[in-house]
Amino acid sequence: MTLWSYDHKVTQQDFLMPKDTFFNLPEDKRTLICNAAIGEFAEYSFDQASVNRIVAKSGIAKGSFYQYFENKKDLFLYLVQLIAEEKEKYISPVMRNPDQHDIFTLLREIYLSGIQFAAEHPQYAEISRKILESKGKPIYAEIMADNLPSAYVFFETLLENAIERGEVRADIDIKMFAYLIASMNALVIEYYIEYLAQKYDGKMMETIDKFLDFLKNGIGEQSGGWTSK
Amino acid sequence: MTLWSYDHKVTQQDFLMPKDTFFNLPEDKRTLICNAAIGEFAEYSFDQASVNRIVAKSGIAKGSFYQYFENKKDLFLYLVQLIAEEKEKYISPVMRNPDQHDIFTLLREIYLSGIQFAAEHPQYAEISRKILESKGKPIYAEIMADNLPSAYVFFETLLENAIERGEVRADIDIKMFAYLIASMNALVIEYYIEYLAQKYDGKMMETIDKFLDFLKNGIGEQSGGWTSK
DNA sequence: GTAGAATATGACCTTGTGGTCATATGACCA
DNA sequence: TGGTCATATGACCACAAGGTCATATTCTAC
Repeated sequence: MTLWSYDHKVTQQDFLMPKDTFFNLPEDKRTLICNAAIGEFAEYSFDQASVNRIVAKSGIAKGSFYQYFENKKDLFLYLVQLIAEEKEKYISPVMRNPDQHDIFTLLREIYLSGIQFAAEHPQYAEISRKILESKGKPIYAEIMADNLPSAYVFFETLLENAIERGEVRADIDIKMFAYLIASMNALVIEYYIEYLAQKYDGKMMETIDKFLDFLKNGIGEQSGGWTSK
Repeated sequence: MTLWSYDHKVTQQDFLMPKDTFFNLPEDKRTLICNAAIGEFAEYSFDQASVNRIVAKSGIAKGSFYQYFENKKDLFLYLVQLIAEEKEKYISPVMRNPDQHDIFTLLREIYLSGIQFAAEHPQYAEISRKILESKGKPIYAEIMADNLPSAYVFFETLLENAIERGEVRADIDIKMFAYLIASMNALVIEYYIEYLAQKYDGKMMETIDKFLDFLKNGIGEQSGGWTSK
């Protein structure tokens, strides 16, 4: 399981981890630090997040911070791992048997779990979003090294299987739509969070179903009548 | 005309502008500075772009920089204005008479001009992209103040008119699809630039038409047969 | 009680930032 | 030649960043 794809790979122990000192801490102090850090990284990108602010919010000395973590990146990668583990819990039973359902059912579950996760953990979702948006920066590659394979490949496979089964038109550009569907996942979540509600409610299902209906049928009035060019 | 929407409003003189000293400069020196700055802002976000690097790349003294511009923001807003003016040139005749064409033709022109602009001015496009991705930061609001109305409202109007004419299903959520279409514009451009080519060629049209076909008809095998829920 | 290890601390270091300013340069005019 | 004014310059400033380290404190075991 990774942050953005939906396979079942078990996360391996990462190379960089908080020091023992951190795990020896009483739990409330550990969560205090984690919460301060989550708040910081939800508000600022990795580069712009400030260790000074984190220690100030945590009420610990700066020296202590570096007794717990090797550096800022160490803390960040640890949090990313925590978030990935939390997101794991949102994967529905349907997604665990992807071969037994059609692609629209699967996509529905994926989008659903994505929105639900974002609604219940807005800060986690915001951090995930900021990571995706940091494509090109060094930290992005480092995170993706721990979170492969990419979501794109996952969606490509999904589309290939769906075409074989006759659920999806065979003339689409698989690579392009894998890219679009993966990106639109983030888009729909953003839209939901920004414009509709902060919590998981009935409207959420409506939003997803509207979107899936669009994915399948488009927005054209006369389906099938219009062709490009 | 603004950076992301397609109305015909004429850009007003901005409050913050380079000083006279800058415009008194010989043209080659001015473009030298602009090119250095464009390169910097294409590589780094506004916050992370460095005046030190810009002056180093320009070969001018730091003091000189502040003889030309009030501050970093002054330079940046000036460049944004230049970019918007350049993008203006890509608006096709079709877009200048939006009432005489159906929505898919209009969208085709919009996406086309977007990709064409990005292909021919990758650095400008990258700067535009970075701006859109800086939602929430102070500089974003400042830019949008000069570039209203937002693209969302523009697409909402486009959809409303299309529904009235029977080109688009009347049961869609206009706000949601305005948001999606606006965002997907950026997505398609990103996909094209990242995976297909750097320059404007035949493949480009193909990409756009594939996407528009999807917009109208969806990716479902049997159009109209499947409904959500 | 005391030795010794683990942890807590904040002053301090280097580096880079946006921005300033006194001074130097050079062009134009009397 | 001397005076004036726009421009050019880089040393300098205050600040914040990530990170270090000698020292102080607390905990554990004998």
